[in-house]
Amino acid sequence: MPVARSERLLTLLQTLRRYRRPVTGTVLAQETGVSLRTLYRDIASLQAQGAMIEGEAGIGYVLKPGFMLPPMMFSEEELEALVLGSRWVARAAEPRLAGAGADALAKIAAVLPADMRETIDSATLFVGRKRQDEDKADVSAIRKAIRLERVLELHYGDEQGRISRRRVWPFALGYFEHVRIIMAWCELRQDFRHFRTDRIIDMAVHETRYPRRRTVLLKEWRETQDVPLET
Amino acid sequence: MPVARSERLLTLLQTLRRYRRPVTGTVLAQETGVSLRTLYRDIASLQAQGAMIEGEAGIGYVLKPGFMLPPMMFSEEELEALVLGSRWVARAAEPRLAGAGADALAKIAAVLPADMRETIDSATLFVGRKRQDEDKADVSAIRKAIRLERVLELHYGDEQGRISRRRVWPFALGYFEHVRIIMAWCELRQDFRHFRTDRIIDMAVHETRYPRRRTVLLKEWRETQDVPLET
DNA sequence: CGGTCTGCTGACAGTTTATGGCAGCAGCGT
DNA sequence: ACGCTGCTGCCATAAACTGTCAGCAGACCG
Repeated sequence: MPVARSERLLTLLQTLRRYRRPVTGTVLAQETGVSLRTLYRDIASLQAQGAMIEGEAGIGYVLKPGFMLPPMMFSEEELEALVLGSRWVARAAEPRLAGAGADALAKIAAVLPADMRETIDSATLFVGRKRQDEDKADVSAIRKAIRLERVLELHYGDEQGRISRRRVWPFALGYFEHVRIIMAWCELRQDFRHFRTDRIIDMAVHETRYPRRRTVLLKEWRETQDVPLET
Repeated sequence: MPVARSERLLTLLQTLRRYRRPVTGTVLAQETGVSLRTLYRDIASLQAQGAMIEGEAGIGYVLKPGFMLPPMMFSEEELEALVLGSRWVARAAEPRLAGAGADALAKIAAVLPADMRETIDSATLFVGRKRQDEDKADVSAIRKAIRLERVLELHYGDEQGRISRRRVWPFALGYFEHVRIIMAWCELRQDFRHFRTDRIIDMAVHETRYPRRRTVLLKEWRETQDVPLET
């Protein structure tokens, strides 16, 4: 079985991703248990396969954030689900994530055989209406703040038009038909509050991490809901 | 570069999928330009990687419908888009496709490194409400009918509760928040009509292919719409 | 500028792996 | 029973991968 090599390449990718700083080839060679010369060849292989690895002389290697999926088998319906889902994201999510959805779809379509591409690129499946509301806030930054459990400072206008400024602890982001809603703990009210992204006037992500785990906040928030939501 | 082998395996998969009938190993060996012995080893490799290939003595090989994606690089946001999309499908689509969406998500999650899995398995992203309407019709069969351009016979109750029976040419399926809608040419009315899947009382897919291309029908239908929809 | 660290490529020998041919067994259909 | 086919083991050969050595180029520092 030729599993040794491809497995080593995946290990190399993971190792590379563990470091945030540039890593020298020598270190990578040691960690993957291979000679320096072979490591250079492995890097070249990964780059040839599309991995976004950058190497600079005198610095080392950096892997752009992302992930390489190993070869995977999808059934026809799973493929349809991925395609339909990506199409929905491309329509309903904020522009940046929508673009990512379209890109992912294009990548998948590019490797599909022609007869199977017909299944997906025609409008056999399509989702309803296009998103219309514009976000003033950077939803990507919000997602990142949630992931890193950062305090968010919001300049927010509620449904009555009252404008407030508050610090919140965001722990989840809900995608609805037309709006995206941040679930957060509000420092001002000392309670859970939700905020529509399109009503955010201005915002800032703080460097400080909020003092609780977002998964715990989510769990507690769920218990306050009448209708339980599933993951 | 060790690209020869994996490329050959992908070629083998495509070749195998071209045939609908069982194919003998000898034929596959010739088409991939490899000895019979090696072909058996290649088949074993593919099966080890999860390909659903079935071989029977005296018959040949059959590939169950599906597709194997080669190794692919996704950016962090593309991954989020795939995850969010699959999650939406798992909620909003009909049970069968929803299950496929959940399966696809699980497959992707299974190969993600732990730190990246945190990005997706928590509820950082989630979609609004769960689908509630029940379809009496088999939506999978409808999608298949569209793909194969088959005549569909519908027993349908409209919004006024009037029940009709008609033959239609389905060419697209729209996924909206709560309902799925079939776009079709109605033989009875000699015009385009749309049908909510949850109002279908009974249906049958005919063996006969309808006389026009579904892409053409879709194009013509688009021109009749006030608000143009994109692909 | 020179020195050092690093990425990168070429060449070559040793090792590993893949391949092809051969033989044999088992299951399916006639 | 017979032919066809999938499947596995064995082994010699062919292909590849790997490590060592060498050299060149770019980045950073003093």
